Amino acid sequence: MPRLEPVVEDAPRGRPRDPRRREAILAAAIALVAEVGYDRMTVDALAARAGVSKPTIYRRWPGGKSEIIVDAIRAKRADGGTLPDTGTLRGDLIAYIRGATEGFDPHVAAGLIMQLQSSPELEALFREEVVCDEAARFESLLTRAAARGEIGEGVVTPLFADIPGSIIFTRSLIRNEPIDDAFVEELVDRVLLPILPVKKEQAPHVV
Amino acid sequence: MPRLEPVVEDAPRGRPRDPRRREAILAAAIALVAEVGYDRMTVDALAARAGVSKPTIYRRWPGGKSEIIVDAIRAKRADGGTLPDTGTLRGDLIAYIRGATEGFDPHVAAGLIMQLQSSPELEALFREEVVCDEAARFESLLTRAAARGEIGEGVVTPLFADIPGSIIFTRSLIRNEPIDDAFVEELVDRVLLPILPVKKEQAPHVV
Amino acid sequence: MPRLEPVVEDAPRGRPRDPRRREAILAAAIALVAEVGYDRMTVDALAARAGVSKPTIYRRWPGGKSEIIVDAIRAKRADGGTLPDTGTLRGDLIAYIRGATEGFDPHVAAGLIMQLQSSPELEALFREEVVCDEAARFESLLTRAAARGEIGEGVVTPLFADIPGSIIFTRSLIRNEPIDDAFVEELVDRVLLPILPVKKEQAPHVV
Amino acid sequence: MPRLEPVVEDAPRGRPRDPRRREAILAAAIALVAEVGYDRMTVDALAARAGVSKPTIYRRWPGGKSEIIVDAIRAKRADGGTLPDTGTLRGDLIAYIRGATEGFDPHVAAGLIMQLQSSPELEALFREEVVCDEAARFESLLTRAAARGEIGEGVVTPLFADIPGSIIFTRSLIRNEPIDDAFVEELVDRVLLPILPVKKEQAPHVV
DNA sequence: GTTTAAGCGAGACGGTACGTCAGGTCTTGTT
DNA sequence: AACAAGACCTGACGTACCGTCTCGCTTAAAC
Repeated sequence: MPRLEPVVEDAPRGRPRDPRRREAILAAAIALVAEVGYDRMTVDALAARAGVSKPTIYRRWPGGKSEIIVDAIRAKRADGGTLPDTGTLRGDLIAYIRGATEGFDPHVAAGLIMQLQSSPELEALFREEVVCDEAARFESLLTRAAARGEIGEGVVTPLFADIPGSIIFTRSLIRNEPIDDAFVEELVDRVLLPILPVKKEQAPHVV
Repeated sequence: MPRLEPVVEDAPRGRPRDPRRREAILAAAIALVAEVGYDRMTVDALAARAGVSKPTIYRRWPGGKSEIIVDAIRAKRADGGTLPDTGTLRGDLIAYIRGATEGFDPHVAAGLIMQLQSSPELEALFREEVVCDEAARFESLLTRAAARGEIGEGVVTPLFADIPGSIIFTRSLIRNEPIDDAFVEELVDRVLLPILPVKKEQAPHVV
Repeated sequence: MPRLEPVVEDAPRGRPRDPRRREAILAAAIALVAEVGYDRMTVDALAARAGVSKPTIYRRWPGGKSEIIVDAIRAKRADGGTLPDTGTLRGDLIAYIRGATEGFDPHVAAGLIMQLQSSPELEALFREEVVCDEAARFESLLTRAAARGEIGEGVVTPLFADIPGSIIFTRSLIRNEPIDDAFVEELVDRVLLPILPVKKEQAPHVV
Repeated sequence: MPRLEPVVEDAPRGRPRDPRRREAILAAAIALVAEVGYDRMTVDALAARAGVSKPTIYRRWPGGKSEIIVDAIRAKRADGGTLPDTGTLRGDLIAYIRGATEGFDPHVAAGLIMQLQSSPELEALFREEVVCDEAARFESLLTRAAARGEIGEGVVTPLFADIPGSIIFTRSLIRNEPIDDAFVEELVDRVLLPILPVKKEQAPHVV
């Protein structure tokens, strides 16, 4: 009679990895990059800040800094993903953009972007986990608005979903200006809403 | 009799700098960054590729890699800066975007962006020389269109001028997809023209 | 009712140590040092070779590598310690030197010597257990010869007892030449016997 | 007519190595090994002590510590190589041994010996430069004594030349006792002179 | 035509960080 | 409690790159 339950096929042997180490390292990584920038962050400093030794870092992220940052960003996105629901498309868009911009840090973003260029697998990972997910969230906002009759249907293309993120990147990384309420409202009222087939007049849009 | 006018007080004594060195270095810099990425480009490799010694590089760009890259981008923009004039706003926009995207390289752009985060003076320099200039070129396109009566006047804000560049950055650096004609036309027809107060119908814009 | 006599107060509780571990580790240590040299032998490799885990090693030899090697050498000397008795001093000396040189390995010896320099307690231990013991063995050889009337009495000083070992060290560690029969005979006939107050002519000793 | 003098065939290009660096490093190496022992000397400490950077060390001695020590010993022997001449063989021997023992340090010697075991080329180098040279010096002492009629001729074999060094090694590295005058005299009177075919009575040699 | 100041290639140099390796300790679960 | 496995900290390793410096040579303007 065969064994029916070989459930745990590979029993983890030896001392298990301390999960607190992981959290400490990722948090320290985000903090350090935000403070001094990606390329001025050293692994030694990261280890010291996280209260951890270098080998422990390289044991978990053999790829070094770049791997850590991508992982940290992913982990950060994991907590905090409720879709706003204000009742109107305009309110939803503003709330959505504010939410997505919350923990945004130019240093972190710039470091990430550069690493994406030199690691196809990193880039694929990031696109799947972050970009597509963000696009889906944006789309559900619009779908909900269409259900309410605010706009027509089927208007989301990759191009549309990229607009908010793109403009925020430029604003923050290149113009180095803050993402304040005035800017977000201008973005929504003068760019996003006008290019959607709005059924009811919502923003006056006087030039 | 005393010399009355030492007119050119900073008469260059000694051997003058060989201008060919500069070109060789800038070209090698662009090529190298495009090949291996900004942070994997070493100054030694740059010197070897340009057939030049390291002191020669640092004598001209004391700031090192970042300075060189900004200078290279600026130099590249210098040749090829005629404003397109196709007769219609749509044609101008497409031609303008195509032109600006010509020699665009993701590696170079990503490296530049990261350096901007950690050097305020570099960032100021770049904003003045490139961002503002580009905005001005974009504005003159619209002004011309307004003069032709295609659109209203005074519609250019920093936000508007940033849109094309922003979207192209995202497309290239994050989505890693090519900037082809179809994309440029979609960008113009579905985003740029709709948010301008177009007077005549130009693109059908059927959803 | 109180316990009156916990006679064996250090009753070994729990699982007793497996004696086979000790042998395996010592054997592996000697083999590894002989193969790659003392400082290139790693404890991990030692553990792997002995089929044992690192904590098992450190539980028994808290001092690490150096302690293990000294212990291994001592253990090796333990088996094989019968004094030769050939009837003549010359024969005894030759047999004694051959025996002492049996398992001699330059790597092991060199590693041991270096460790002795940086650990006084190790050095004391080794001197007591090995050096003095060897001197005693050498002395009893001479005492026996004196009883036979071959030589005078009271000729053994630390200096005398050190000579054979010293020369063998140099021969093996510095000159890197083998300790063969010809060499041992030359050592006995040209050095050891001449400096002892021999009563009967034994070795012709023609120069 | 051929050029008679192509003397400087390969002109040294670039900045020449600063010879003071070499001296500083070798001196620091000897000092450090003597202080803390070979295996506890770190390259970082060596660099700090010599006021030099690590790459400078590895540029000159790619083999690391072992190469440096051998080089240092060789350099040290270079200065201070006059043969003693006291008029008698006994005086010469004592002076010679004292001289050779002058800067002798157990730590340095032990480190060297261990390194010799794991680098055949190092070992060959050392044997040529030091061992053979020392043997030659010893031989010329005896040759001079033979010319004076103190001893017979042709008595030097590798074995003889090794005796003083061997015994000193053991005395210092294993017994850890000082090489004082009493010891040197005992060595000369009780070992070296007796095994040479002395013609005149020189040392009473009472047992 | 000298002089002379600078450009220039080569490469040593101090410094900083890298990613790795080994020693020795500690924490699991198992025997 | 011993044991195997392996995570962990510490500290040193040897290397890579940066930006500076010192050479000896070349070049062109100034004298």
